[in-house]
Amino acid sequence: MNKNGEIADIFDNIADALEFKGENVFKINAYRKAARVLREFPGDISKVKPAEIEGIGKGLAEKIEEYLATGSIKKHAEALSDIPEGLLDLLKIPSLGPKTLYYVYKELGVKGLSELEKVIEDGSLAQLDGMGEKKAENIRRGIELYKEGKSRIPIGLALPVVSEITSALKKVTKKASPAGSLRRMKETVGDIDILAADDNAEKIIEKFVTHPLVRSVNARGNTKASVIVDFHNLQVDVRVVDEDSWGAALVYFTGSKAHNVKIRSLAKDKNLKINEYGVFRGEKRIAGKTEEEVYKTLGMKWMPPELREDRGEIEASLKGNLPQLVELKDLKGDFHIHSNYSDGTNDIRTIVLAARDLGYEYVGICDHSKTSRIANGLDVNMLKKRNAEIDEVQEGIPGIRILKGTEVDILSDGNLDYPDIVLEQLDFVIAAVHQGFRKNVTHRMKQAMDNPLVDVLAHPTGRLLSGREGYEINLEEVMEHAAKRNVALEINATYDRLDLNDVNIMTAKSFGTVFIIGTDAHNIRMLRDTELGIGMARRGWLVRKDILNAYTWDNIPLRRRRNR
DNA sequence: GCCGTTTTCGGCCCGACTGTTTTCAGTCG
Repeated sequence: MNKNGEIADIFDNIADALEFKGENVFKINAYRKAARVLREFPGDISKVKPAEIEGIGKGLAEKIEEYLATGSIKKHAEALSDIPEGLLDLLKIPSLGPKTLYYVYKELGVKGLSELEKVIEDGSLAQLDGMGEKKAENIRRGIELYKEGKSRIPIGLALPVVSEITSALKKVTKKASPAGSLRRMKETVGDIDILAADDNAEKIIEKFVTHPLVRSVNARGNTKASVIVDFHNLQVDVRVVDEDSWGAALVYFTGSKAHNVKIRSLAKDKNLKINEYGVFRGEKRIAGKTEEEVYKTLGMKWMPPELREDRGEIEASLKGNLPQLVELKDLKGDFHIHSNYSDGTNDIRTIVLAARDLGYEYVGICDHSKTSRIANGLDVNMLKKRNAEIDEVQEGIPGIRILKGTEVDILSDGNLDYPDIVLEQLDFVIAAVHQGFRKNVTHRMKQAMDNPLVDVLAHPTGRLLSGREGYEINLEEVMEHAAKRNVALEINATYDRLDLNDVNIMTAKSFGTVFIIGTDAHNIRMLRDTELGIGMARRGWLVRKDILNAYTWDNIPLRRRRNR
């Protein structure tokens, strides 16, 4: 893979060091911004001129080039030289910021976690000027959370919880909505933001902090409260504004931070001020009730939350060029569903009925091939038997077309797990790597795509959000080859995969590939994970025509049809 | 450290809550 992420990490690390030393905050922000831009850059940074990217100027471009040439950055070593190793990791502790960390380092000689715990235990931290018992206690609780590994969780896990809390709030107020990265459909979420609008903030805060899922209350003010819920130690914040501020607050709390910074700065150019209460000219509020109104004061159209990452959406909106993003209702079918013939839990009939209930025009049954023993992969005879059952079920169920498919293994030698004569009998073929993650994967995938019977490449990176790194692969080479061979890349919608993700999608689209959204469902409940796949697609700026299963069956430009 | 048709110097988004303070700094988002 490219070095974008490695350099981004170094820039963040330098930012931490500068922050610790109390350097100019704008310089620190410049490093942070560059780190973000690098992480989200849809391409290989070594193949472009970094200084031409917004947010990266002459100085940082030189550092990027230094890293690409030498594998390190002098400024990095320099920034860290007088800081004990590992000390900056403590910045991840909630309620412990750079000022306090520096303070305890200078005054008490704290150089690591154990020493920090010691000065809290023996009371010496609390005795410092400006500190006190409560601050010490907050940091102690922060350390607990830090140790529990409070980290971002996949959005698919957070959504049901958030929706339950939001529903509860809606019982006492008309307007309540998730905001933050969850509303933007980011693949993982950290803290959860929920916004509500009402004249009586107190009753909403009360409803919130007494919700059965709440384990502890971190903060509770007049318009804002913060709790930890009994689910992955998730922190949930609720903020209440009055109804006239609903739109402005929704924009503000949806973010992203980078998006907000840019629109506020645009507002400033127009002598306006934007905050969570509205858009102001002097003292006078000129907008704020709806999001549309807020954007309009800046000469922009409303934009979908999934785009709000400062990746060009503001410029596009100003020019009136926002894409018409694909929507959930555009999907006409799902290709990637496992039945109980392999490792799915439901039988074909149940799956087909569920798909028809979702309003699908077609549904693809897609079981594992024989080498995936652990997933009960089908040998050729079982595949025949399954296909016969599909025909039988089809006769009894009108109104939806059942497609015969397979998720065929790309074997370690690059061959497919079924011979062509078997693949030819199917309506579509999805090829996937399930073994040999470090073994020549780029070449094997390309070889698989050279077979004209392969329509789709499944979960192209192989990563899992729960921690698995994924294939050792040159992703861009694979994407380019997919575009050349007319093979669709999957946006796998399983909550732990989301593979491709938003940044990958943008890169792939730049090569000209098409996509399918596949749930990889192993039970009918998972059919609804299309919501997550659509979220990724929208974050990747995809429109309806980019996604094959947004076409009707008669018009779908599946590879085998285009090749005919 | 970045950026620019009001600027190549002097700006850089804005506010709530907490805990420690007699008016504010730190953290967070």
